[in-house]
Amino acid sequence: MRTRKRPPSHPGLILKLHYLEPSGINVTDLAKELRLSRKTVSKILNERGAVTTDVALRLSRAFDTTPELWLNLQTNYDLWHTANETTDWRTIKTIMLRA
Amino acid sequence: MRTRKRPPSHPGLILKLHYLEPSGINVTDLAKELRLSRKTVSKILNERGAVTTDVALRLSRAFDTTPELWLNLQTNYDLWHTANETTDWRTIKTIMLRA
DNA sequence: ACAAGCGTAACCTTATCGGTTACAGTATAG
DNA sequence: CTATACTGTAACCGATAAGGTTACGCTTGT
Repeated sequence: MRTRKRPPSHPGLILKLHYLEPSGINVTDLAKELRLSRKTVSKILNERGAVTTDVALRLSRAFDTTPELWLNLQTNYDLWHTANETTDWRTIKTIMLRA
Repeated sequence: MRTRKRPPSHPGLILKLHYLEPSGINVTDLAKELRLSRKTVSKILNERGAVTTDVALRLSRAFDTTPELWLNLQTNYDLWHTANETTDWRTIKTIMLRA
Protein backbone atom coordinates (compact mmCIF):
# COMPACT_ATOMS: atom_id res chain seq x y z
CA MET A 1 0.00 0.00 0.00
CA ARG A 2 1.08 3.53 -0.53
CA THR A 3 2.47 5.11 2.61
CA ARG A 4 1.89 8.76 3.21
CA LYS A 5 4.70 10.20 5.22
CA ARG A 6 2.62 12.58 7.21
CA PRO A 7 -0.44 11.64 9.20
CA PRO A 8 -3.78 12.71 7.76
CA SER A 9 -5.56 15.55 9.53
CA HIS A 10 -7.75 14.60 12.41
CA PRO A 11 -11.37 15.55 11.76
CA GLY A 12 -11.22 17.75 14.83
CA LEU A 13 -8.76 20.05 13.15
CA ILE A 14 -10.94 20.43 10.08
CA LEU A 15 -13.92 21.00 12.28
CA LYS A 16 -12.16 23.74 14.17
CA LEU A 17 -10.57 25.57 11.26
CA HIS A 18 -13.22 25.24 8.61
CA TYR A 19 -16.43 25.12 10.56
CA LEU A 20 -16.27 26.16 14.18
CA GLU A 21 -14.14 29.26 13.79
CA PRO A 22 -15.93 30.47 10.64
CA SER A 23 -19.25 30.00 12.42
CA GLY A 24 -18.29 32.28 15.26
CA ILE A 25 -19.82 30.11 17.95
CA ASN A 26 -17.99 28.56 20.87
CA VAL A 27 -17.47 24.98 21.97
CA THR A 28 -20.19 25.12 24.58
CA ASP A 29 -22.80 26.26 22.13
CA LEU A 30 -21.70 23.83 19.46
CA ALA A 31 -22.18 21.03 21.96
CA LYS A 32 -25.67 22.30 22.65
CA GLU A 33 -26.53 22.47 18.98
CA LEU A 34 -25.26 18.95 18.43
CA ARG A 35 -26.96 17.75 21.63
CA LEU A 36 -23.69 16.26 22.81
CA SER A 37 -21.79 16.93 26.00
CA ARG A 38 -19.16 19.63 25.97
CA LYS A 39 -16.66 16.94 26.80
CA THR A 40 -17.40 14.93 23.69
CA VAL A 41 -17.12 17.92 21.39
CA SER A 42 -14.02 19.25 23.11
CA LYS A 43 -12.30 15.90 22.84
CA ILE A 44 -12.88 15.75 19.11
CA LEU A 45 -11.71 19.33 18.62
CA ASN A 46 -8.52 18.56 20.51
CA GLU A 47 -7.96 15.35 18.55
CA ARG A 48 -8.55 13.14 21.54
CA GLY A 49 -11.91 11.78 20.52
CA ALA A 50 -13.24 9.99 17.45
CA VAL A 51 -16.01 11.00 15.09
CA THR A 52 -18.46 8.12 15.26
CA THR A 53 -21.31 7.55 12.82
CA ASP A 54 -23.64 9.26 15.26
CA VAL A 55 -21.42 12.31 15.58
CA ALA A 56 -20.87 12.42 11.84
CA LEU A 57 -24.60 12.58 11.25
CA ARG A 58 -24.91 15.42 13.76
CA LEU A 59 -22.07 17.37 12.18
CA SER A 60 -23.54 16.82 8.73
CA ARG A 61 -26.77 18.42 9.89
CA ALA A 62 -25.11 21.30 11.71
CA PHE A 63 -22.76 22.27 8.91
CA ASP A 64 -24.66 21.09 5.86
CA THR A 65 -22.10 18.52 4.78
CA THR A 66 -22.20 14.82 4.12
CA PRO A 67 -21.60 12.53 7.07
CA GLU A 68 -19.09 10.74 4.85
CA LEU A 69 -16.87 13.80 4.93
CA TRP A 70 -16.33 13.39 8.65
CA LEU A 71 -16.17 9.62 8.64
CA ASN A 72 -13.63 9.53 5.84
CA LEU A 73 -11.42 11.94 7.73
CA GLN A 74 -11.68 9.75 10.81
CA THR A 75 -11.09 6.53 8.89
CA ASN A 76 -8.02 7.89 7.13
CA TYR A 77 -6.66 9.12 10.41
CA ASP A 78 -7.25 5.80 12.17
CA LEU A 79 -5.91 3.79 9.26
CA TRP A 80 -2.70 5.74 9.03
CA HIS A 81 -2.02 5.31 12.72
CA THR A 82 -2.74 1.59 12.73
CA ALA A 83 -0.60 1.09 9.63
CA ASN A 84 2.29 3.00 11.19
CA GLU A 85 2.05 1.70 14.73
CA THR A 86 1.62 -2.00 14.02
CA THR A 87 3.71 -4.35 11.94
CA ASP A 88 2.16 -7.79 12.01
CA TRP A 89 -0.13 -7.22 9.02
CA ARG A 90 2.81 -6.40 6.78
CA THR A 91 4.03 -9.95 6.44
CA ILE A 92 0.71 -11.50 5.48
CA LYS A 93 1.00 -13.36 2.19
CA THR A 94 -1.21 -12.84 -0.81
CA ILE A 95 -3.89 -15.46 -1.36
CA MET A 96 -4.28 -16.22 -5.03
CA LEU A 97 -7.73 -16.46 -6.54
CA ARG A 98 -8.46 -19.39 -8.77
CA ALA A 99 -9.42 -18.69 -12.37
CA MET B 1 -28.51 13.55 3.01
CA ARG B 2 -29.49 11.08 0.39
CA THR B 3 -31.18 8.04 1.83
CA ARG B 4 -30.64 4.72 0.19
CA LYS B 5 -33.60 2.48 0.73
CA ARG B 6 -31.64 -0.70 1.03
CA PRO B 7 -28.79 -1.24 3.44
CA PRO B 8 -25.30 -1.32 1.93
CA SER B 9 -23.62 -4.69 1.76
CA HIS B 10 -21.71 -5.74 4.80
CA PRO B 11 -18.01 -6.21 4.05
CA GLY B 12 -18.37 -9.82 5.14
CA LEU B 13 -20.62 -10.56 2.17
CA ILE B 14 -18.16 -9.05 -0.29
CA LEU B 15 -15.38 -10.95 1.37
CA LYS B 16 -17.21 -14.22 1.06
CA LEU B 17 -18.49 -13.87 -2.49
CA HIS B 18 -15.63 -12.08 -4.16
CA TYR B 19 -12.60 -13.28 -2.27
CA LEU B 20 -13.07 -16.28 -0.04
CA GLU B 21 -15.06 -18.44 -2.42
CA PRO B 22 -12.94 -17.57 -5.48
CA SER B 23 -9.83 -18.39 -3.49
CA GLY B 24 -10.98 -21.89 -2.71
CA ILE B 25 -9.77 -21.81 0.88
CA ASN B 26 -11.91 -22.26 3.96
CA VAL B 27 -12.60 -20.07 6.96
CA THR B 28 -10.13 -21.86 9.18
CA ASP B 29 -7.28 -21.38 6.76
CA LEU B 30 -8.19 -17.78 6.03
CA ALA B 31 -7.99 -17.08 9.74
CA LYS B 32 -4.55 -18.63 9.82
CA GLU B 33 -3.36 -16.58 6.87
CA LEU B 34 -4.68 -13.38 8.46
CA ARG B 35 -3.31 -14.40 11.85
CA LEU B 36 -6.69 -13.83 13.43
CA SER B 37 -8.85 -16.22 15.40
CA ARG B 38 -11.39 -18.26 13.50
CA LYS B 39 -14.01 -16.56 15.59
CA THR B 40 -13.06 -13.08 14.39
CA VAL B 41 -13.08 -14.07 10.74
CA SER B 42 -16.27 -16.08 11.05
CA LYS B 43 -18.07 -13.20 12.70
CA ILE B 44 -17.15 -10.86 9.88
CA LEU B 45 -18.17 -13.38 7.22
CA ASN B 46 -21.53 -13.80 8.93
CA GLU B 47 -22.02 -10.05 9.24
CA ARG B 48 -21.74 -10.08 13.01
CA GLY B 49 -18.35 -8.50 13.30
CA ALA B 50 -16.82 -5.28 12.04
CA VAL B 51 -13.82 -4.73 9.82
CA THR B 52 -11.49 -2.62 11.92
CA THR B 53 -8.45 -0.79 10.59
CA ASP B 54 -6.27 -3.70 11.68
CA VAL B 55 -8.43 -6.25 9.90
CA ALA B 56 -8.64 -4.05 6.82
CA LEU B 57 -4.87 -3.94 6.59
CA ARG B 58 -4.70 -7.72 6.88
CA LEU B 59 -7.33 -8.23 4.20
CA SER B 60 -5.59 -5.76 1.93
CA ARG B 61 -2.44 -7.83 2.15
CA ALA B 62 -4.17 -11.17 1.72
CA PHE B 63 -6.24 -10.18 -1.29
CA ASP B 64 -4.12 -7.46 -2.81
CA THR B 65 -6.64 -4.69 -2.35
CA THR B 66 -6.57 -1.35 -0.60
CA PRO B 67 -7.50 -1.27 3.07
CA GLU B 68 -9.85 1.56 2.17
CA LEU B 69 -11.98 -0.85 0.18
CA TRP B 70 -12.86 -2.76 3.32
CA LEU B 71 -13.13 0.24 5.58
CA ASN B 72 -15.41 2.09 3.21
CA LEU B 73 -17.71 -0.89 3.05
CA GLN B 74 -17.79 -1.05 6.83
CA THR B 75 -18.31 2.70 7.22
CA ASN B 76 -21.16 2.78 4.73
CA TYR B 77 -22.76 -0.16 6.47
CA ASP B 78 -22.45 1.39 9.91
CA LEU B 79 -23.58 4.80 8.73
CA TRP B 80 -26.69 3.47 7.08
CA HIS B 81 -27.70 1.60 10.20
CA THR B 82 -27.09 4.52 12.53
CA ALA B 83 -28.98 6.86 10.20
CA ASN B 84 -31.93 4.49 10.03
CA GLU B 85 -32.03 3.36 13.62
CA THR B 86 -31.65 6.70 15.37
CA THR B 87 -33.63 9.88 14.97
CA ASP B 88 -32.20 12.52 17.26
CA TRP B 89 -29.64 13.83 14.74
CA ARG B 90 -32.36 14.61 12.21
CA THR B 91 -33.65 17.68 13.98
CA ILE B 92 -30.30 19.40 14.46
CA LYS B 93 -30.38 22.86 12.94
CA THR B 94 -27.91 24.23 10.45
CA ILE B 95 -25.26 26.55 11.84
CA MET B 96 -24.59 29.38 9.42
CA LEU B 97 -21.01 30.38 8.68
CA ARG B 98 -20.16 34.06 8.77
CA ALA B 99 -18.94 35.67 5.61
C1' DA C 1 -13.24 41.11 41.23
C1' DC C 2 -16.29 38.60 38.62
C1' DA C 3 -18.09 35.68 35.01
C1' DA C 4 -17.57 33.07 30.82
C1' DG C 5 -15.33 29.75 28.31
C1' DC C 6 -12.26 26.04 28.07
C1' DG C 7 -9.50 21.61 28.81
C1' DT C 8 -9.61 17.79 31.30
C1' DA C 9 -9.48 14.66 35.32
C1' DA C 10 -12.29 11.30 37.88
C1' DC C 11 -15.83 8.30 37.82
C1' DC C 12 -19.84 5.73 35.85
C1' DT C 13 -22.33 2.56 32.41
C1' DT C 14 -22.48 0.36 28.16
C1' DA C 15 -20.40 -1.68 24.31
C1' DT C 16 -16.92 -3.73 21.18
C1' DC C 17 -12.70 -6.06 19.72
C1' DG C 18 -9.92 -10.05 19.90
C1' DG C 19 -8.62 -14.11 22.26
C1' DT C 20 -9.39 -19.12 24.15
C1' DT C 21 -12.10 -23.01 24.97
C1' DA C 22 -15.81 -25.91 24.18
C1' DC C 23 -19.99 -27.52 22.24
C1' DA C 24 -23.38 -28.96 18.63
C1' DG C 25 -24.50 -29.44 13.86
C1' DT C 26 -23.37 -30.61 9.14
C1' DA C 27 -20.95 -32.78 5.65
C1' DT C 28 -17.76 -35.62 3.73
C1' DA C 29 -14.57 -39.72 3.57
C1' DG C 30 -13.69 -44.23 4.61
C1' DC D 1 -22.19 -46.47 10.17
C1' DT D 2 -18.12 -44.18 11.96
C1' DA D 3 -14.68 -40.85 11.99
C1' DT D 4 -12.90 -36.63 10.61
C1' DA D 5 -13.15 -31.83 9.06
C1' DC D 6 -15.31 -27.65 9.03
C1' DT D 7 -18.37 -24.38 10.83
C1' DG D 8 -21.23 -21.21 13.82
C1' DT D 9 -21.48 -19.71 18.14
C1' DA D 10 -21.91 -19.52 23.20
C1' DA D 11 -19.40 -18.39 27.50
C1' DC D 12 -15.87 -16.35 29.43
C1' DC D 13 -11.70 -13.07 29.74
C1' DG D 14 -8.97 -8.46 29.37
C1' DA D 15 -8.32 -4.21 27.11
C1' DT D 16 -10.17 -0.22 25.05
C1' DA D 17 -13.45 3.27 23.91
C1' DA D 18 -17.72 6.21 23.69
C1' DG D 19 -20.65 9.21 26.07
C1' DG D 20 -22.40 11.09 30.22
C1' DT D 21 -22.08 14.04 34.76
C1' DT D 22 -19.55 16.63 37.97
C1' DA D 23 -15.90 19.37 39.36
C1' DC D 24 -11.53 21.55 39.24
C1' DG D 25 -8.11 24.93 37.69
C1' DC D 26 -6.72 28.16 34.01
C1' DT D 27 -7.32 32.11 30.98
C1' DT D 28 -9.71 35.97 29.08
C1' DG D 29 -12.59 39.83 29.05
C1' DT D 30 -15.80 42.85 31.30
